[in-house]
Amino acid sequence: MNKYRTHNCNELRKKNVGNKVILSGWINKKRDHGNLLFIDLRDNYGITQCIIDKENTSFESLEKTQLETVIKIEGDVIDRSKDTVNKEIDTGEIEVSIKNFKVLGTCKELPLPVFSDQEYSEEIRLRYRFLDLRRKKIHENIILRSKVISFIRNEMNNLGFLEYQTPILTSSSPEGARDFLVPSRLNPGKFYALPQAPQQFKQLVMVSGFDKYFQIAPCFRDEDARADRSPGEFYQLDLEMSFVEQEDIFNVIEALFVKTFKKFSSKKLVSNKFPRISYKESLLKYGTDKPDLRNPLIIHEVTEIFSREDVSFDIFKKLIKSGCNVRCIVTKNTKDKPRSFFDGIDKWAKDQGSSGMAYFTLENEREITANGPIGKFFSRESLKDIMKKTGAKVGDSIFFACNKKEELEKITSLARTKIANELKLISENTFAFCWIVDYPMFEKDSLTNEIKFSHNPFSMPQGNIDDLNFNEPLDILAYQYDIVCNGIELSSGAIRNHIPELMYKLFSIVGYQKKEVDQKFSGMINALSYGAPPHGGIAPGIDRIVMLLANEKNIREVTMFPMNQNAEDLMMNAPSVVNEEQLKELNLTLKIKK
RNA sequence: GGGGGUGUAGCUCAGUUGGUUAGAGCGAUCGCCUGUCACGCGAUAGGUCGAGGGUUCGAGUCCCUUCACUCCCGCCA
Repeated sequence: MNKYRTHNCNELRKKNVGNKVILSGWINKKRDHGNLLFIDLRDNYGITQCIIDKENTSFESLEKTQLETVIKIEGDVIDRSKDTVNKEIDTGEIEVSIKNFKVLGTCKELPLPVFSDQEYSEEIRLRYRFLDLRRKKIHENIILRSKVISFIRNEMNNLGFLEYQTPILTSSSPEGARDFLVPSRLNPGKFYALPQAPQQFKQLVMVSGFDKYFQIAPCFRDEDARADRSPGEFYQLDLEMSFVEQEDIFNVIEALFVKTFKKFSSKKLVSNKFPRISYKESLLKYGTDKPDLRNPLIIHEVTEIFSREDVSFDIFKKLIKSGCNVRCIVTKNTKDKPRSFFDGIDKWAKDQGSSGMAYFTLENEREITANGPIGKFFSRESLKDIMKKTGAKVGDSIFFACNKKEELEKITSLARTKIANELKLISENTFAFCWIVDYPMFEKDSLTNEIKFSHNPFSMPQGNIDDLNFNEPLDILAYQYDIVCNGIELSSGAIRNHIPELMYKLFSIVGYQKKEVDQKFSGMINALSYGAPPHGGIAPGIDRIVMLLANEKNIREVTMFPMNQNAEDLMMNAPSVVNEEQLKELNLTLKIKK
């Protein structure tokens, strides 16, 4: 028999009454009645109430034992009278009468209470992460994460994928995020880089003929953090398949996600088949390439209307002449909303740094009219035109914004969210997935005006390769796609370009000579020259999937030992200075700016 | 690199227009209490008001600088 426990703290039930048991765990809570002491003993599995009274010789020392001390108790399982049953816990029908106890691990005065619903500063949580992790909510989140990952592994196996490890110490890549570098002792002056993703390796796995690869892969990027983005490191469900088209990848992910999200959340999926939305359409209708489809509001392009002669809204007319567009958002049945609602949106838009949002409400007083600050500028005919273009009906209101395209997308996207929140149009109890497809291969850098890859340079361009018009690179679309859920980008993916000649061609458009491509991507290009299968894949972020399932807004809530915003581990004191010896061995000298 | 928020007891927070000795709950320590499950009651200890500088007769409160944490922009092919 194990000397620490016969049962865990969530195991004992009515049928165990009369058993002699041994339990070990943390003192979660004490309720001291002077001559009678209740102890909630907690372990990973749950809580068991233990009880001891003054008659027992251990009483006094147990009474003085700190919360969060680890103890072992021996005792008898006893029945609870009906009026003392605790329905909140699984073991609530019984309790353990303590015969004797032993301290297994003492506990100093706590820097933060473990048994409490209070919120604490991030600093103290991260410094004492091992205490923070004992708390119920985050403890359960971490267990959920584990279960989700093992479920995904299992499903991937079922779908015919095999898991392969790829190197952690690899070479620095010229494109993309900043690399974390690791100095090489054996090769003075040279550095390894930690992989930003196993992108090139998984393609090499395909070239090696393994057909279906996946990995729960750690990825390292030296970029600044956000609430939904860990600094430094995160995990992807990295996968790649040979001899596939875009739809084959979609089918795998849809099958996997539908199963996973149904299993681990009670929220409803809007549909099992995720809608495909082109990048262009998404920017127009939602102002972003990660639309929250729970939000029913849609953005309409209405520049034309403001150019009509019977519309006299001169401010917009002037802006349009200088290259601006007008887009609008229709809100259903808002004619009775107070003036403060409309002005609030306008003021909010101005606070966002835009020129605000003009609005009116459509009413029918013998004929169609537009009520609101800019209503008077519109003829009856122009209003009918607007209604036709936007689907707006009498009783609806319309918010207009006018700006240069990029600014316009930004503000209408934010406004779409803002207005929907104000009108409570977003259902918290659903997952709305979608695919964003048909990303452009290239884009123009807004600062330098140079052509650059808009996403992954290794993506396959769409269309017949022989017919591609390389003179109009901005028109070339790629088999490049994102999957988005509730406005959160879970992943990008692509069908890869496995044809070296085509790759040289595409790189030449952004100004790379063949030689440079050979140099910078030697491993890839070389491999693709020896019989590469058509292949493609995707890499959904594990942390964000778990965030959605756990209903958390911050990635630290689903990460066991996260770093803070400055990419420091306050508990382990990383990063830290190293001694001269270590530096010397690595042929490094430090030059630190003061 | 830039912008916003926060910083007062071990923890969570209050602190009025700048005005006497900076408070509460939880926790800690001590005492009382045999059916609690956020047990109850009483007492005690615990403070560089993040730090530095300034204005003022007087600063937790106003100003400047700085640090820490956090959210956002940039960045994240």
